[in-house]
Amino acid sequence: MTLRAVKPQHETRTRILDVAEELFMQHGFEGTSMRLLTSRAGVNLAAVNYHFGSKHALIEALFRRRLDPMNAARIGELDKLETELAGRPAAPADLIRAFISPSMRMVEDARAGGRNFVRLLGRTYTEPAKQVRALIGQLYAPAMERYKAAFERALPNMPREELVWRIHFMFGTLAYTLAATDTVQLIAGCKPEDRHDARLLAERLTAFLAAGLNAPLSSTIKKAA
Amino acid sequence: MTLRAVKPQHETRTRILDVAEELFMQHGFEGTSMRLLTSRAGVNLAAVNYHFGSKHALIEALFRRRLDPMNAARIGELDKLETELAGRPAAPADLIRAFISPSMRMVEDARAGGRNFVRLLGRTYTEPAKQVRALIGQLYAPAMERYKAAFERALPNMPREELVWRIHFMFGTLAYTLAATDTVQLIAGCKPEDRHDARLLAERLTAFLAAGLNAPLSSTIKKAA
DNA sequence: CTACTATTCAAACGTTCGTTTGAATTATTT
DNA sequence: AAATAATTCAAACGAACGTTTGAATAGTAG
Repeated sequence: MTLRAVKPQHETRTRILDVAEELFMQHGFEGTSMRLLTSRAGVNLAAVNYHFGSKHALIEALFRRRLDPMNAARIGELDKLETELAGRPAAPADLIRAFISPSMRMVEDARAGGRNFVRLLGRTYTEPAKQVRALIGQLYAPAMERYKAAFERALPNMPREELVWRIHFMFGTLAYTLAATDTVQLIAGCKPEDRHDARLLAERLTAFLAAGLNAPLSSTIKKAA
Repeated sequence: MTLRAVKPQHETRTRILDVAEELFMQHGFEGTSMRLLTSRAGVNLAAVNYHFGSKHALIEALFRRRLDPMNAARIGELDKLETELAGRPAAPADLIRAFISPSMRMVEDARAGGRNFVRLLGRTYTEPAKQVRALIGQLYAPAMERYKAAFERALPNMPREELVWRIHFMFGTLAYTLAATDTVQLIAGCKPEDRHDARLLAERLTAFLAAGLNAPLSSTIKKAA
């Protein structure tokens, strides 16, 4: 029985998507050629255009494949939390944990190429190409709305504008942390086993972000409000 | 007197660098062609290779032009602060302010193209191309070392490893905030005048980051230490 | 003015890009 | 087994890429 014999129906699509995640993460969208991509995936050069239509459509399919379930999981975590609380307001730290846990689960799943995608996603937040950023924003919107409302209920005394900024800071830290886990080495050599312990990283992040969210308002900001 | 008559000696170099900052920020390094760049700058296609040698050398010159003085200013702010304190430990918030103030001054300086560079810099932290990341890391290293030591003195009771991570989070938030100030609109429509008030943004950031740095250690992390 | 250097210019270099094509092959259906 | 649809393949397409070239121009020094 050859490898080919057990090849599932749409393995070509899947192989392209998996390799694309890895290469786009390593070299960026424009830095990854179709020739490199298809040869790494072991498929014909024309396969991407046949199965997806174009390079940009491949990028779109790549994000949809992971982001749709990831954001559904985020909303699911929030539903679970709110059911448990039965009307009581959530603690900010619990909201943060609920939000980042799907990412962390994806990072931990070494079998699938989830880690590649999570790092790619972090990079794409600051992607220059507007089409890609717009797609991400659109795919994120439903989960974003739910969490924004939840944070507003959790922190009822914080001025709305300040809260918006703090949520923005929070997403920034999350995106950067996932995208650039290797950059931490620039600050200090740190044990690689720690770097890859997603649960410990999630705890560090949650502690940092929850404190930031709850920070006292500076006098300058109070005056501006 | 034509415009050309008052053209300084090396205006071509400067014009190329200024336009490159803007276009690289908008379209990325690979997404910006030499033909677009030189035509926008009003110089000949061959000018970049004549004055800089290659596209990559232009990128390097671009970062050196801004990063060297910016990091010198960062170290200067730290020197000033430590002189004032005369041996007493600094407050984390003051260290944060000292670190981000040169960025903010650059953002506020609308005359020069500093804002373009600051946003480009934020993007480049997560730039796939390793050569560029390595250059940034190298140019940052001296200021980074000084600030890391200062934070260690300011927070003597925090485990080193936890502190390294929190500094990492801090740089992430800073980079993302500078790179993606428009992304905050995805969370909530916010007044553009606010978005561009660098001083208010700096205060918001400082409050958020100082609280995050000082966050209590979670029980999970204490056990790991 | 002359000789020399520095810069600008239009044109072309070879390479690589994303995409298309039409035939060959494989899979599915009748 | 024949017919039809789906997929793969090698080859080529035109366009755009970064870079190079050698002549033309501008600026400077003797």
